[in-house]
Parts: sequence; structure tokens; C-alpha cells
Amino acid sequence: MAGQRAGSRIPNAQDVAKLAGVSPSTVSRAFVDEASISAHKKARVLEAAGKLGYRPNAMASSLRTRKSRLVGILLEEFTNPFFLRTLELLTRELQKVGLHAIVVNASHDISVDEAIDLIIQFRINALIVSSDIPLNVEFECSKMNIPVVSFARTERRIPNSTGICLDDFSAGYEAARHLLEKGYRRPGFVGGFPDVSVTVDRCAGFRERLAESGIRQFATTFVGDNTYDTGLAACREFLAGSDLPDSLFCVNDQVAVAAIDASLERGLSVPGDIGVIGVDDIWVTRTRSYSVTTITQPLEAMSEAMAAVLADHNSGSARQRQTLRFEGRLVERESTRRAAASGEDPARTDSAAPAAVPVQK
Amino acid sequence: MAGQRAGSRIPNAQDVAKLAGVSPSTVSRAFVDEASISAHKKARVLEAAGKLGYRPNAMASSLRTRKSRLVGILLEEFTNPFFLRTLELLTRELQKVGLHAIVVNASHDISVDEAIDLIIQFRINALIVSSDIPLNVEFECSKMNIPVVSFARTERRIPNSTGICLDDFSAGYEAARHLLEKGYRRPGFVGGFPDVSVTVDRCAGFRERLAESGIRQFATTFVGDNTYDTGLAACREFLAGSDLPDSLFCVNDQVAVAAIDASLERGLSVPGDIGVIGVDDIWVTRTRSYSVTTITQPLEAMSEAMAAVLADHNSGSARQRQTLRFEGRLVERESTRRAAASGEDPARTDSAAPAAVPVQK
DNA sequence: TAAAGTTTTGACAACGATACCAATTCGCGC
DNA sequence: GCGCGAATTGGTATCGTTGTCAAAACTTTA
Repeated sequence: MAGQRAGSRIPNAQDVAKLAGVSPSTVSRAFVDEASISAHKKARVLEAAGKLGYRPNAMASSLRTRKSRLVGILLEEFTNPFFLRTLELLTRELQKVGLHAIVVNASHDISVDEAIDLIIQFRINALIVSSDIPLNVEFECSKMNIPVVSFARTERRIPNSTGICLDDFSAGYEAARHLLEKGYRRPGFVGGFPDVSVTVDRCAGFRERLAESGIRQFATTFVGDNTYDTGLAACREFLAGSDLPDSLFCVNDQVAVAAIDASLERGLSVPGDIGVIGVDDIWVTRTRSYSVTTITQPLEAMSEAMAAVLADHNSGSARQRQTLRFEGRLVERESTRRAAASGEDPARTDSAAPAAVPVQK
Repeated sequence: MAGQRAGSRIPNAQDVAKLAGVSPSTVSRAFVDEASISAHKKARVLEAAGKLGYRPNAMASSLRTRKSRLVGILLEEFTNPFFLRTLELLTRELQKVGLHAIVVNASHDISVDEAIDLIIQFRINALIVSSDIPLNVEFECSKMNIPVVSFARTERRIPNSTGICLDDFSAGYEAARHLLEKGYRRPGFVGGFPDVSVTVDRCAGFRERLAESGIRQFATTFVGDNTYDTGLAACREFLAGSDLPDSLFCVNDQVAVAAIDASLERGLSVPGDIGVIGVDDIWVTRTRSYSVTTITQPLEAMSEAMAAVLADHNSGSARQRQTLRFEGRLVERESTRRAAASGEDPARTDSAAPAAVPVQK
């Protein structure tokens, strides 16, 4: 309570021990949950600690126990609000299990190796990497025996790596199903970087469902960094041709909004002339002007899973490495048609082929 | 290069020393820039270190030097994309000066004290707090002699505290100037929590400029947490009355978008019936459908300033505590009228009173 | 070549907590 | 009241690095 005067030393376990009339070992035990200590002594230590404003030094503790309680989060993509929400949920879950997150910026001009080198020095317990981070980071970490959790990217056979992501294939499949069900017949796909698992897998699921309905060809473009601005430029070009798709599945909501804007610019109506569906469910999709049909990621569950994996690693019981895929949920809004001409049938989860639909164009 | 086999111990300075045929002290010196060491030995140490895959243990180093190179970022508001951009720039600048950021979630149900307690244990070099964090956190830190940098909030006479923020008063003043210049005569203000400095100061600047033009009364509402959803609810209510404002200065862009949506819902045209101006310049303000006039914060400069302050503190040369205010820049888009009836005069930066403008309503 | 000055190096202790082990205390049944 | 096992406590060494200081190596100058 009283704290210490300015200029005086930060109190350590020794100081508390002296004041409480016990040994430093006992002080230590008072701050470790599983330690064997009598209620009586614990209370006395805690009281003395409170008086001095003592808090255990995590650096010293980590040094001795070889557990830093620090987790690295390597971020490259800072443009998608989706990541901020993820960060919120993730830090919350981490804090619940006594872990803390060091955020490392690995974008653009920043040397990933240098960044990773620095956090390795902190003996982080684990590293979370997201989408587009170069692979060598993960190799480097697994070499140091640091478990890696891949978020929003598929595991690529790295030792010690766990993957947490949306079931991207299924998301693409559902997006196609939805578009077909609403009567669209010439869907197109707008991806990010063409070699990133998120893009690849969503596209594959999308392709699969289209193929089931006999559609073997569909227009595709790759935006790159998934921001609104680059998305808009790419979509303008994409929609400049003559042989237009009648609907677009976009790799995320920002690109979906860009697709809508590019469509409107070109005089196409949404969802009439062109339907648009995104992924993530960021707040903009709920606005009056965009109202984007999208696929929500179950971020709470995903964050919990990440924290659980990390807590496990932290307590030593490293579980089998694997990739956990979470099912998304399609949220229908106004950027896709409300119903196919044949009338709505919510129960039908299957092919839309039997329904007679008006031909677009 | 070779790294170490799985299961083997992480190499330490001792191991490197043995391999390089020098003392541990010398190994240490090879990794500290200002240390006195011959080029020859340094090369030999670095080579040995590379062979073993050695990296200095930051925990041990911090323990000895009492410098953790860790900075805490306490976040409460995870909904504004603006903070993600800030986080990106800030982490970049911090990394440039060898610091790392621990992000701490202090939102909602999370106990701020508990969170802060945990990071104090890491002996963070400094803490960055943003907008709505309770004051006691700063007191607690200044008691521990941890410098506090307030971001996007005014300093409130806390020892050891530096403030970095937009010149909120000036932003409010400019917003009012702009609205008046465009011929609006009944501006209103939409703030966040009524007791937060951002809201208070922007409102004060706004009031000041209106008063200069003889407008002493203006409608005001307080949204709360500044998200789109709560903003929309608040704006609906605000615009439900009969005595409507003809323009709104919103405390941030998300609320501005909400204000636009609420206006459209009510059948008001933007910017004709009602003009809207926000703050932050998030990407949504650039979309075709919203195109929100807004005030950009010079985030690059602000992040650099934060990193500079922290680096100073880190190197011991704590500079005078103060509040640094950065000038925003108004970006004109389509949510406010292009020009007043009297014709545009870009040079005029002053009162709009002399211009004859059509009376609204 | 010797003396004086400068730079580099090594030995040692210390940062603050905890693992480990031995010593002590406690509880309980007879 | 005594003996036994269980729970608690204290002492010591250690985690890996770096500050300090004295010894050693190297330079320069006379």
C-alpha cells in the first residue's frame, strides 16, 4: 500500500522476508500457487509484501524457472480490423492463464529475422504467427524448441507447430453454395496473395462446390495485401472486361467492400447485377450502405483454443501438434440477393441446380 | 547456423566462451555495442556463437542491468481500427530502438489492477496508456517510478507522465470552421464518454469557434464507447427530435459513419440536409458510399515521438515531462458540402460569417 | 629498450527468484 | 507423553548475464 519513496530501491523477496520474519524461500512460496506453505505464514508474507509494495520480479523468476510467461505475436498485416478483434480476445485469454503477449511488427521494410531474433532473446514460451509471415521464422523457432501456433494459415509440416484457422475450404464451399442458392450462375473469386493458404483453400472449396453444379470455369483475380485500396484497384481492373461475373466471393470484407464500390462505379447494381460475399464480419459489413453478406469466424472459440494450446505448452504437457479448423457461419445481408426466383427454402443446404433462376446479364 | 539438436540445452555465454577460447565476460562484450573489445576477439566470439546458435538471454541481462527493454501498452478500446494502425507504427518505432511492446488488455470485465500488476512484474521500462484507462493505473506506475506515456488523452498532472495526442481543441475548432465555411449554421456535436479528454477538448474547440461566429448553443450527445453500433443507436435517438442540427462533428470516424446511417434512415440527405465530419481518417472514410470528411492524425509523427520519449527514458536521460500536441489535417470529402453558396475561397481560414448563406431548415 | 599510457581481458560477485534437500515443526494415535 | 509420518520451513546453490576492478597486453614516446 504505502509503496516506496522516490529514489529508494525496489523491494525484493529478501526485504519482505526480513519484515515478515521468514526466509526468502517462504516469501517465494507465498507467491506460487502450488507451493506448500501454511495459511498463517502466507498471510504474514502477503501483508509484509503489501506494506513494501513488493512484486516478484518476473525476470528473475523466468531465469530460474526457464518459463518466461511471454508469448510472441508476429503480425504482418495491420490493416484488417479483424486482427484487432483477434488481439483483444487473444490477450484476454492469455491473461486468464497468466501469459502475456509481445507484439512484433514484421511488416514491409522490417527485417523479420531481426525481429524474431529479439524476441527469441526473451525466451518466449511460444510464438503466434499469422497469415503471410515467411516460413523461415517457424523453422527458426522450431529449431529453438519454441512451439509455434499458426493463426489463419494452414500448418505446413513444421515440427512443433499447431494451426488454428477457419475451415477455409468449407468457407469457400459455403460461399459458393450460397451464391448458387441465390440464383447466381457466374460466380468469381477475389483472393489475396495467390500462394497464401487462406486464399488457396477458400478458392479450392469455392471451386469444389461450383464443380458440383457443373461450373468448371470461373473468373479469378488476386488482390495482394487485402486492403481496401489495393482491393479497389484490383477490382476495377477485374470488372473492366466484358465477360463479367454475376457475383464475387472475396477473401475478406475489406476487399468485398472494394468490390462493391468497383461495381457501383461501373454502374452495376448490388446485389442485382452482381452479388458480393466476404469473410470476417467486420463492423463495416453491418453498415446501411454496404450490408455485406459474409462468413463470420468464431473468434472467441479460436482465441480460447490458442490460449489453451499455449497454456498446455507452458505447463510442459505439449499435446499432439495438429491443425484445428473452425467452422464459419454465413451471415446473410443485402449484398447478395434475398432469394432465388424459385422461392426460399431455408432447409435446403444442398445444390441450387434444380431451381429455375433468371439468367443474369 | 547449425543450431542445436533437439533435447540439448540452449547454449549460454559460457559455452560460447569455451568454444571461442575466451572468458564469458568477453562473450558478453561481443554483444554489447559500446563495450570495449578488439575486433579480432569479437569476430571469433560471433563465429562461435553462430556455430552454437547462441543468443544472449534477455531475462538474465535485464535482471543484471535493470533494463527490461519491455514497454507495456495498456489498451481498453479494441474496436477502433485507428488503434491497429497506431500499434503498427508504434511497434515499428519501438523495434527500431530495441524495445518491445507487451500488449495488455484492460477492457470490460478484465481487472485493470490485475493486468497492471502482472506487467509491473516484468519491470517494464514504461507504460503507454490510451484514452479511457482509469487514472489509478498511472498513479500506481508513477509510484513504481515507471514513466507513463498517455496516448490520445491529456495529461492530468501525474508525475512522470508524458502526453502525446492530437491537438484536440484545435481539431474541434477546425471542424467548426469547416462546417461554418460550408454554410452550415446549426452544427451539433457527437462525443464519446463525456468525461474523457478527447471528447471534452474537441468539444471545447468546437464551441470556441462557434462562439466566435455568435453561435452559443449547439446540440450535443454522448455516445459512450465510440463504436459503430452504439454510435448508431445514440444517433438515431439524437436525430429523433424535431429541432435538428444541420451538421454533426463526430468524435471519430466510426461514429461519423453511424451518424450518416442514422441520417439516411431518417430520410435526411448527406451532405445536403446534414453534413458530417469525423476524426481519424480510417479506411472506411475513403469508401465510395461514405466518403467522410475527417481530420487526420499525424500518426507517424506521434509514434516517433512516443518511441523517442521511451528511448530517452530507457537511456536514463528522462526529459521534462510534458504534453505534446500534434496538429491534425482536415481532409475534405463528400459528407460535407463542397462549397458554401457564396463560392469557395480556399485562402480564407477565418470566419465564415460575412458570407451570405442560405438558411437551412 | 624502458617507462608510461592506453586498451583489452579475465576473475569475481551480484541481480532476484526458486529447486533441492535437510532440518524442523506439526498432527495424531496409542 | 511418545513415536511416527506428513507438512512446513530454512539454507544453499543456481539460472545467465554484466558491473567492477585489477591484471595483462599492446602502443607510444623518450
